[in-house]
Amino acid sequence: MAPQTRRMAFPSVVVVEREDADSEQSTSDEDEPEEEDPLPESEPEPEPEAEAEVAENGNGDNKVKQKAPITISLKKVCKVCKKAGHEAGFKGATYIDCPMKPCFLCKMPGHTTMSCPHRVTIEHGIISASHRNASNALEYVFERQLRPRIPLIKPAYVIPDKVNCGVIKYHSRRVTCLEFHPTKNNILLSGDKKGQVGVWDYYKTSEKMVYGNIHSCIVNNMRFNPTNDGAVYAASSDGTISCTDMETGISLSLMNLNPDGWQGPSSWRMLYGMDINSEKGVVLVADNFGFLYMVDMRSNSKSGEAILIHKKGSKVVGLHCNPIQPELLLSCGNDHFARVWDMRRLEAGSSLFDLAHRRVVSSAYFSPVSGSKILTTSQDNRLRIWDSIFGNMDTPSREIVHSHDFNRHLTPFRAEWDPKDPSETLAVIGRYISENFNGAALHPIDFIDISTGQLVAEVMDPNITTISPVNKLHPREDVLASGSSRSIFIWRPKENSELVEQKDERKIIVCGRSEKKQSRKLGNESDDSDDDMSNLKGKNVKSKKSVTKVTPYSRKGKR
DNA sequence: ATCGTATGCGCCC
DNA sequence: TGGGCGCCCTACGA
Repeated sequence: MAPQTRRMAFPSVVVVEREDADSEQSTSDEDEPEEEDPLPESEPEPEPEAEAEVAENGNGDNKVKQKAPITISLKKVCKVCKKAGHEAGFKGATYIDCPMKPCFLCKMPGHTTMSCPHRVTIEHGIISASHRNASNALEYVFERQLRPRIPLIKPAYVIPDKVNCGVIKYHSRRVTCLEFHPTKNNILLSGDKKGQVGVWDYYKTSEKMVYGNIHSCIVNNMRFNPTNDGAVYAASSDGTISCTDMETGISLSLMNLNPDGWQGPSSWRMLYGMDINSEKGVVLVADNFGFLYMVDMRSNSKSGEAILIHKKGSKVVGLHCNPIQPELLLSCGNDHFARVWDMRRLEAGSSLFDLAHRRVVSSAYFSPVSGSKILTTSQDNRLRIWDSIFGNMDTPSREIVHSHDFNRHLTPFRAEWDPKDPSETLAVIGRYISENFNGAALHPIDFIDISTGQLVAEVMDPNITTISPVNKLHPREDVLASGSSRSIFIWRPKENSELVEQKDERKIIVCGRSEKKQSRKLGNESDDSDDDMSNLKGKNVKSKKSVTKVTPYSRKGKR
């Protein structure tokens, strides 16, 4: 009854069409006339080769003026491979791959994303490839049978059916990391590519603060001091690690790897991975040359010498301390490995396990409760789960194909555990490839059950057309924070929620039109507080407007 | 060749 | 017009 009417209030909420080919026609009418090209599709190019070459210059009109006026076919070359006969790019809200390239999703040649088995089978780019790495089927079955029956004891994780989304627009460069306050529920920290750090109370804007001078470039990781949540540490590509007192705002630089300043790119050291080992009272950081550093939290000084933990000269992008066994450290980096270390025996080459990947490993995290599983995100478009139960970490216990490619303009994607899920099966990660959602190209945020490989929910908002590579689930509440381009989105369950869509046990959670009062609650409730931020550009925190228009992805076709 | 790295710029409000 | 925006690029060097 009520749910039904509610549902009708947002008519765009529909199950995404399977036949993407069909969507071309349906979207092309509302899309801009990119197909204005007078040349019919069926008509073959008169001189494809010769014309194609001219076309590359962009101003082929001048070049061909002395030739016979056969210039009409110039556009019909693929922008990726420059060959005629097909065109890569958006057709409406659907991206057509260049067939000459490997599949953009699974990276295998011979097909495109559209026909990729990893997309077709379960849809939307997710499939479990669980037995892929077992050497034979028997081993796979064996492994499956031995593995604890997690589903039986699994308390269902809670994924709301309907969410509201608030937006914080402050950062002038892309958001690179997010961190929830460990005890204060509404406090979120954000770091960006410029080195700015924002502290937000996303319920009321009266408590917000921006630190613009802690770091001079990318903030790669932030972490609260577990024994003193008034202090937050940040690692930056400026080569420093900072400790900021949340009360006073005073920031210390605990370490500077570039004391002599810029001496060229080959010597400039950057800090990426960072975590805190509270047992030992040290901050662990790692740089872009493969080294690990430790800073004593009491003396705020470097403790010991740098240790080579990954291939020399390669970037170490992630560090994580085991939540249960403080002597266990996990690292990952650009040498295609994630490595498990014993803190008591930390020296080059002494890793306990080396988890091999096919590409750069963007993140590696121990599971949040037991610490017995490892979730890695690799730039080969696969999530991997490594289960230490077998004591054999040669191969992952599961691989999940998922679109989270590297792109130079995007913060690397990192799959994150749900810290609230005691079954340790739920992970969240943004998706790179877009979904044609009623004519809009949207990039959902995926919730994946890593025990089955199933996509259990995908969150999106018709108004958010940007990619959300940075995602963090709240440690206690049903809140998801996403960093998407220069914006931060806060997703919260909508009260009195009803099921929006369900298909194959998967929820498509669409952030519908926010109720006005709700969006106010998030942003502008206390506009009076804006005065302390008046020196910053415009309105720093604003509520998400309830925009009814679903903006189609039309830019590409416009002239 | 492949792969990692770093940065820009066309489009559009 | 110009500045903000956002990326299925892409050139370069090892």
